[in-house]
Amino acid sequence: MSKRTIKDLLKKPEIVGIGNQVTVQGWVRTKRGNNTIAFIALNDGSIVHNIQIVAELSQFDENVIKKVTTGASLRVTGKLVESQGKGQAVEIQASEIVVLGSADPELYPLQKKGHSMEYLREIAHLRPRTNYFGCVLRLRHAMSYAIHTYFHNHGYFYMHTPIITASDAEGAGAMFTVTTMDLNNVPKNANGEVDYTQDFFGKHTCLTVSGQLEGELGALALGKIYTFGPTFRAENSNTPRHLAEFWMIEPEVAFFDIVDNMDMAEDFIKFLVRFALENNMDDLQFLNDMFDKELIERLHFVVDNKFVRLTYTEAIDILIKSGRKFEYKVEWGVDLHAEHERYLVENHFKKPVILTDYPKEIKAFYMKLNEDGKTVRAMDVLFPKIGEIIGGSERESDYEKLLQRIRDLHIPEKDVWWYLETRKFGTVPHAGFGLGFERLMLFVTGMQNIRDVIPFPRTPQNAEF
RNA sequence: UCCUCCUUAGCUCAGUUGGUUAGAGCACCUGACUGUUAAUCAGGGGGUCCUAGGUUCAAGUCCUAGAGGGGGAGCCA
Repeated sequence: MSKRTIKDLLKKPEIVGIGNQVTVQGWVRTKRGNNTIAFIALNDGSIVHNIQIVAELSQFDENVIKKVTTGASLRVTGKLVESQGKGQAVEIQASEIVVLGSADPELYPLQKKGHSMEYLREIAHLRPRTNYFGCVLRLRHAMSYAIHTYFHNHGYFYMHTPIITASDAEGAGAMFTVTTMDLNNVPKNANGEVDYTQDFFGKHTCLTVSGQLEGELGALALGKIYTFGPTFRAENSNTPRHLAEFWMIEPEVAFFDIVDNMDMAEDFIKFLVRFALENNMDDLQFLNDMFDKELIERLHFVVDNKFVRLTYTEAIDILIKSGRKFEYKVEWGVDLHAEHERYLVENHFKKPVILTDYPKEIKAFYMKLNEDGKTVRAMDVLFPKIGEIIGGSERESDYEKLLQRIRDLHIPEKDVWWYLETRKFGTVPHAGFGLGFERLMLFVTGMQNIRDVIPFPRTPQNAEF
């Protein structure tokens, strides 16, 4: 008697063989039938599809069948047979059904009909049992695996950068303080300020907003590294594209310039999307059929087409010449707003766009200054609907120029002395970028809201489950 | 944080210019049906109309405040 996943039975029935006994375990999605026969759709999470369990009611205790309701967990043993009905190739002719756990149909929050995304978020503890979220979780796994696979195959090393950090040098955003101090009785110094010398680390510490600066330290030793870990932003952002806790992938490569960086970013994203198309077609097909009729087409489009590359200056030119009335005025020097990026990606080019060489004033201190003295070698990868999916740059590798930028921006040198030393000792050109994992998931799943592609979303005023 | 929309049965939603007992589909319960495909058919139960005030003879409906949620914007990945 072999226990098998439903995926094995549906995809490789020859493993068991038609006519042979098999045991499956899972959760009931629906039960239909009449007073002589019942059809139970059983799902075990191994695949989006259910296996049909056929039960001749004369062979079963009425009280057992009565407990077979949507949400109940079962162990079913029976014969794997070719289905007499349409809609599935094989099914199980049940000889034994054990209800492992019942689910009171009056109380079970999930029904066989569709629910709204908003409602499912409120029951995130049961949301993994829905078809759609099963697809999301399987795809999250597939993309995580693909990320490690891509980097491993290209000679990168996975580096673990700290979650708790004392530096906010990047200025990437508001941070969450990490402390063990008694908040009802915070120690103060002579100036009346919080005395962090009495805190656990003896200084003010926060959750990381980026592993990049530490990642650079690794790249300037191992050549190619990447990080893939949780990242935290304390901004009061309430949008379908932001989370307070998310996962970020940050490759960093020595001897890479901005063009190498763009080539790698494009190749990397295309690899990931291709991986999903090749390994998770059942999940993608379900999401395509139920939520987003153009999903698969869009994924193919990204894999098959070169990303458009242009400079910030060229983009500004296109925006001005478009004659469009934008809410935010377009002129050289301003940061591009969502409406501008959307115009470029969705209206003008109609494909992913990589923008480079932004004015130094609107970008971070560590980006390499161009010869013009006005722009830096930044690159943003812009995707339809999602906007910025990747942000990166070639880094400033010249000690004097970097020091000057640090002083211009009034960044305390005592906080970044270690970062500066990488440019003092054996500096090399290098580049890297950050990819928001959940933004990638938005693109790959076609979901509309970032809260629907992470198991337990953390957003302002919400840390349930 | 700003703008805007929404909140009515377990779920999704309708509810007209304010008017008698607030509806539908699905779910649930009962029954019918020998292979169903979100099964079908018949019947039944199920409501703090988000909360608190207010206007009115009369409020699900109008006004004020609050709570929760969606969308857009900003910040960014």
